[in-house]
Amino acid sequence: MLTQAAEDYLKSIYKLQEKGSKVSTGLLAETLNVKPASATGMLKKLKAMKLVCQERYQEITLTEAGRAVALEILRHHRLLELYLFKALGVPWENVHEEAEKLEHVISEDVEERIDAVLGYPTADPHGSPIPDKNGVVTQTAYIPMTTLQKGQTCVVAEVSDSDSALLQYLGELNLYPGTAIRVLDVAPFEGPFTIDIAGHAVVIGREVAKHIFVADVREEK
Amino acid sequence: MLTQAAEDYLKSIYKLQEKGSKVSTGLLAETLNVKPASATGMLKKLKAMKLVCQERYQEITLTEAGRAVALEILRHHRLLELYLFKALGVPWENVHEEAEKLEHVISEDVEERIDAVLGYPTADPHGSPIPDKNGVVTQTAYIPMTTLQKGQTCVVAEVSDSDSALLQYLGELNLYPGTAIRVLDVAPFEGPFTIDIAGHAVVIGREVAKHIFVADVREEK
DNA sequence: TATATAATTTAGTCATAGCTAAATTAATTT
DNA sequence: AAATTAATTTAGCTATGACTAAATTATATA
Repeated sequence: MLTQAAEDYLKSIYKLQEKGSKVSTGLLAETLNVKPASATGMLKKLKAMKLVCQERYQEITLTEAGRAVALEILRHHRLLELYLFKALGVPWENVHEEAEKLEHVISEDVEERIDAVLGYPTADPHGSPIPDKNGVVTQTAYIPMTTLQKGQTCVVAEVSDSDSALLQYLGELNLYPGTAIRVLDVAPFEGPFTIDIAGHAVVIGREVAKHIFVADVREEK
Repeated sequence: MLTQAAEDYLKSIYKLQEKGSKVSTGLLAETLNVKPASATGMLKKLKAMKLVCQERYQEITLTEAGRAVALEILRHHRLLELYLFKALGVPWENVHEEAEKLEHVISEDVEERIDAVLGYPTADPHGSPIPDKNGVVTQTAYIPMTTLQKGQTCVVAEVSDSDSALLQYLGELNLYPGTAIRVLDVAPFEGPFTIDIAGHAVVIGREVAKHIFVADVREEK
């Protein structure tokens, strides 16, 4: 069995390389709130276990086995997030932190029961895809909200889950994945968006909009 | 914050002394599947934290603070057992092991939500009392099944949760807390019990009966 | 009372996973 | 090409919580 720390390293490597980052020792250390020297130590162990590949001073990549572990943990994490949100009503800005602890101790049996109770979902509360039991992730390329034009309608598909204060704000606006919105106005010179959410006009700053991704974009009929 | 190991020691001390055992280093070590020397080491730390009292070579007791921690962990454990059983359908012979891992990572917020979903229950799936939020446990003295006489009816109140194979067997017989039974016969010379469970006659050995406790005993009308 | 046995404690070791400080390698400037 | 800066690695330290082996204390027996 892998340690919790090892699982966290693998998950972070996966998430960083999925985000398109060149995964370096320093970046990984920063992500995990650990000193680079500590990351070097763990990477050495993960390389010995054939879960990670890295040429001295070069980019870090996962082996097939490492990727499988990362996806399993990610599946635990996202299923737990959704379960906490839907079954227990935990505010979505808190589910990440809770799932972070639970993902390492949940059994496969309990996970399957959670999956079944939720009806075999494909996305977590932030819209991130949940890998299936075989480690297959269906990535969908959503559209950044920042590219929307006045008069377009769309549906919130995914929001970045890194900032819990931002999530709380979006939650208050009901900007959960699945919510339909309409762009009432886009202010010039990189200005804010005025959007309609269920009949209410709300002004969203560009910094916030950058963290929102949408789908089903169409011109207002 | 206490470590997981420290929490396990406190919980075990509480459970042993509740069972009426004189809690010694050796007994505690045996309970925790640890060598006596390791227990001595942890007890030293717990004494330094004023959670445990022990005169050299003497009996181990909990301080008020230590008892509070033990009861909080026990509350986590039993609420989780019941939740896994009722909300996720985990077989009751497995809930102990699952809860053993979860009890150390569950937040107070999630615990409260679980408590509410379950309707503020007072007993876990085996009938053991769940301490309340303030650490108050309502102990009920149930009657050992071994004292029952032919012709008596009663309701299963609690079963010992130490043996998962036994629990599985009792589950197959539907001998969960709350199940009404009637004693059809008690064989002489410390012999087995023949009981009626929902219309079916079942023979229960004395060794099994020792692990079952009942309430509402009355003579068959 | 002296001794054998059992229980407990002490002392020292190991693995995990973090840390700091120093050394090394790579990438940029000058 | 040499020197500076940045990134990475090595070396050695710390804490936790297990372990074994030896020493100590308590209890039971002869």
